[in-house]
Amino acid sequence: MKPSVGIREVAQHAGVSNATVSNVLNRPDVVAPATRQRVLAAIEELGFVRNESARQLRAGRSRVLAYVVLDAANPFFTDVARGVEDAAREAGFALFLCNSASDEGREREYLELLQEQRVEGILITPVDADNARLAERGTPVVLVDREATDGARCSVAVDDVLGGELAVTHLIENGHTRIAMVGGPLSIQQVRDRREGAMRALTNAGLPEEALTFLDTRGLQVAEGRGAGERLVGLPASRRPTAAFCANDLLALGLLQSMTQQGLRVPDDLAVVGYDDIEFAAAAAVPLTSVRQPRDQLGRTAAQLLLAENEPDHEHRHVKFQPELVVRASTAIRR
Amino acid sequence: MKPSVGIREVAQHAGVSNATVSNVLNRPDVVAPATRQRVLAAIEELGFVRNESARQLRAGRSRVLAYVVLDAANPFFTDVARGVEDAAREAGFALFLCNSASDEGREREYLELLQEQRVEGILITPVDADNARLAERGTPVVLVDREATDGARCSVAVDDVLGGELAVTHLIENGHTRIAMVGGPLSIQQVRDRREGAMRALTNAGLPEEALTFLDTRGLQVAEGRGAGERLVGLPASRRPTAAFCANDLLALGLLQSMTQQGLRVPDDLAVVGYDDIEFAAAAAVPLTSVRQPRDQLGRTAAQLLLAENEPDHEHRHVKFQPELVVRASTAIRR
DNA sequence: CCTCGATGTTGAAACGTTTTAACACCTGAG
DNA sequence: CTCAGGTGTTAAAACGTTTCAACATCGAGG
Repeated sequence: MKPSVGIREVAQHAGVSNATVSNVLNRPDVVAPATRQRVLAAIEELGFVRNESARQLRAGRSRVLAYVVLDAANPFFTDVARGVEDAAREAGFALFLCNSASDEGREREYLELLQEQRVEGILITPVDADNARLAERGTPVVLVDREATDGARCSVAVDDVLGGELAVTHLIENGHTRIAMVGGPLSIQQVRDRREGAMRALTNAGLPEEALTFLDTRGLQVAEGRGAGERLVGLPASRRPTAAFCANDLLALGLLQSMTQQGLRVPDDLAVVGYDDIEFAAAAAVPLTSVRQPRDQLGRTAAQLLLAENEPDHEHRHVKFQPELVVRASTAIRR
Repeated sequence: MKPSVGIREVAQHAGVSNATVSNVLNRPDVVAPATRQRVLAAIEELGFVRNESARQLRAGRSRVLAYVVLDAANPFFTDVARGVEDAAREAGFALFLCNSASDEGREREYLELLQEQRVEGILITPVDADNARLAERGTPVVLVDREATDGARCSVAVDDVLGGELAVTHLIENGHTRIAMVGGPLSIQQVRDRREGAMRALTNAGLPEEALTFLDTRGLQVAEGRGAGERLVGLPASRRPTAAFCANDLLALGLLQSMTQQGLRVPDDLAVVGYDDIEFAAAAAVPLTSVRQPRDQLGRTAAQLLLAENEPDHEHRHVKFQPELVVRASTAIRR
């Protein structure tokens, strides 16, 4: 079935040595044009495909980066991935995407596999920050959308505390004094930070901590947002918040959907702020106010930091971007 | 920096031969419990990570599948990918996602790379059907969401002609006689098939071909949908369609957005049908009528076909699923 | 005519695993 | 006491590349 045509067969077929074939593949300029043509013809004719395992084994380096993503179904991450890929391609690397789907186990397995594959570097938005440490046996790792707490790796993040503050400050300015924050689980750093920002906004405005009701979710998907919506509506009217800050646009979209289904109006009955400003936020039933992150740039710089990692005297850097509030109909001023 | 700890060092450290270490790694049951413990301890202590390149080179097989996706930013594909991954994991394989981003060149590069990596199999939703043929030098390939025209590979598809027919028949039943179809480029098989289905619906209803205006787009992204919306509104009122069938939910969402911006109402001024029924379709400004495909199952069966590929007497199969129309507000009956 | 440098080509030694066949050892049956 | 059979372990040969030092060949400069 597979005659397994290797560099040897090509060499023989072209009447040269394997070394020459290898040279044609890797340093074409060093071999005489005539022989080069002959070798290329042989390659073509035999349908030779270089065995990357062997190459990598000998050469020691690979040509791929990997990005282990928290949730491939979240457009935010695919946008970041796009940035990563663009930067990677410019440097001659390919990108493999792995989806941990917020599962610690999967995440660990992928990290293990990628190290075994000896990929040139790993980008990761971790479920479990400790997992990322696993990879410290040689493969460079850069944290994406999360700040590295120790100085052991680079990271590219966005100021999530500030983001939360922006969102909730906006709601307070619009006159809301009972605000819900939807998100979870709290084991996710982003959720914690954004909540902290929300708290800070309250403090700044002189509101008590109780002004914020935290609605815990099991994840950051649309379905969880819908669930939160139902719980929210179930609250006694006197205690029910008039605005909600969601840790995520997916949650916000779910919440929105649930509101409409239950006959409540956004923003009149409930103002909603999302986070990430994914493309669908603007196309939602009620266009969503959201905290925008520089997704593309996040990805690009992450890739660049990763590629700089094996420069001689590399120092781990922590880049932090600023988020920005994009106001839309879902928080139009209350009448 | 990298002391490059290999199986040799582990063996030495544990006082056994490399063969035994290899056995611990691959056939733990064959080695005596005492030595196994010793070896495992050594592995742990030295932080040994198996070199997959070497393993693969010698063992001949890898443990990963790859899915080359047309557009990682389209939730439809990430949902399919989810199905693929679930099936792959059950069989003990990991999945690498590659994004061709509708670019023939990228697609070709990824296919080349994946073959060089000797992945166990490739799933692909191709930009260019010919590219998929490239991989015919040994690596099994399964087409996803596209029917293989020749008998050379397996494929898993959904009946796109039927889907188009369902959508447009629904519009006709709602009283529309001037219908736009938004999509492109026509080099994409899906777009052609869905248009053909639309045509068939016209014929079935005894409408002339001119009842369908084809609005060509350069891609299947939200932005293209917005562009089409502007062109649509630019048409003279007498010729302007009263309904639009989009090749894609992303296009439909873009179209929707553009309508709202330009002060037209959906479905009153323009009814809209999308395709794929992605999660965001239901959460859109006007909940979107859409043609649903069994995304998850599509992915699962594709992976299963791929894994069956190296069974002794394998025959290429072509599985075809049926789409289903989901009616929502964007095509509510006209008054 | 000899030497030198430049230009192409090559033989052979890696790279770090898996795998096969052989080997050592032990136990229990004869 | 021997032998068959089982149980663990191992030496050594792959796997298909890249790379390095060495080797031809040739034209030019002395």
